[in-house]
Amino acid sequence: MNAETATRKSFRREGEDKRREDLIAATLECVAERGLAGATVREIAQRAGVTAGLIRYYFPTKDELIGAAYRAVMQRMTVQASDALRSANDDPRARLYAFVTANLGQPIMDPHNLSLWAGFIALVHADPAMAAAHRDGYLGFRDELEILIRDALLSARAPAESRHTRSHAIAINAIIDGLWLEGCLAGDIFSDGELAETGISAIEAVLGISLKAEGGAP
Amino acid sequence: MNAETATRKSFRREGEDKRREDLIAATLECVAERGLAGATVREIAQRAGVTAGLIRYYFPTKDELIGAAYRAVMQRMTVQASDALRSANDDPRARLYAFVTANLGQPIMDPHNLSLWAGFIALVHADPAMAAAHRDGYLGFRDELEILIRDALLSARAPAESRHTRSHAIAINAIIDGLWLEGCLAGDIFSDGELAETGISAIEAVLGISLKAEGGAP
DNA sequence: GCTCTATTTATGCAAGCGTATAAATACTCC
DNA sequence: GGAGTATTTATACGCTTGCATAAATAGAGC
Repeated sequence: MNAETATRKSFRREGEDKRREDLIAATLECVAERGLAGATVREIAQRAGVTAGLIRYYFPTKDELIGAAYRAVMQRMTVQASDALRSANDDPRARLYAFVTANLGQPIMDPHNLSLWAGFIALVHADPAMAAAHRDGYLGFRDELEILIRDALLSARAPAESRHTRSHAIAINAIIDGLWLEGCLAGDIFSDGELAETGISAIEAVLGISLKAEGGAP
Repeated sequence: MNAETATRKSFRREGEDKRREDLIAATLECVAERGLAGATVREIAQRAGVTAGLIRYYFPTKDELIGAAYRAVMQRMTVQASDALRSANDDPRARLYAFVTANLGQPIMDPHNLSLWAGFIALVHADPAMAAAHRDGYLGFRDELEILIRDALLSARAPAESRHTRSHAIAINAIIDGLWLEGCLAGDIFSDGELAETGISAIEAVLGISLKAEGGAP
């Protein structure tokens, strides 16, 4: 009952990891909702339930927070795709099939993910650190894909020398990226699963093998 | 030699079209160089050689200028691709070939274009007008592609019903977009023309026809 | 329970933003 | 060549931004 009712906000001290995660999550929410421009330190802080000053305690500068958020997005998508692999780990062709359909369906193919990704990509050209982060993610993805492709080809008794698998990986990576883009941007003009089907068919054509049955090429 | 040396900047009155083009060009320079955040009205005006206030005379709000700039980028890329078509307008398969290689080479496959495109795409999700602008551009591109595909298939005496050409257009559009992306982001890790070649091969596989010679499928 | 420190709040600042508006001026038309 | 107008400059306002800093406090360790 003091005359000075200027009560300070009560708070809890959280572990460092937890706070960083919360701040990154809040950042992603902001970017997804109103674009990179909407991700101000004040907005992020409010969404994370803390005051703005705290951000600087965990991230020396806002750009570092943004960069951390970008890495988190990429990692999240990568993990989700790998999860799909772990669910169907028997036949190599089925594994490639699962990998592709996972990347072309929920929750990876989502407008929010695209907004985040595009916002960051726009910075890649200006920020070398961001560019390096991107390249690592891209090459990692392609390497994983190339292994899946090689195993699928071998399983179908098709030639799988590295000079073939490399260009196949480039092409199939493009198919996945391109369809992912189309789906994120205008998912409503495609029927359910249409893009995943289209992708599988195109990839089967490129590789010259079937991914659905064990029969291999007819 | 007046004591009041506060001389006003001298200026020329330009035609409305010229000014709008200049302002859009200046905007694109800013976005390409330092991202959307670097495209401030003051910076844009300076680069266009005018004062900031003038922007508002031609564009009621900054967002409208940004939107106009986005449409200009898309149109520029579309026109460049169409130019390639006009240079090789004999055989339908050669036309498709030319269209693909044009989109996967200079000047379309360029990091600047990607920065511009990505910066704008990040806004699509938040801004309905931008979303409409994008959808129009995308569907226009895909329609043009679908016609090229149909003609190429017919020329090779392959089935070309619309339900086939539609899904082919989706897949091939994805291949082009995906490879364009890869090239823009990391062009230096690919040899010259590698991506265009990869794209052509993948597209030939999807369509089941050859695009290089007149011989059709073997 | 007291102390000490890492964590958090609160406040302020300087810079830059988009926009508004009035004054100046280059060009057009008679 | 003089009047009128469309175009352009110049200036200022109100906001928001990222960042800095000092004061407060929650929770751990003795």
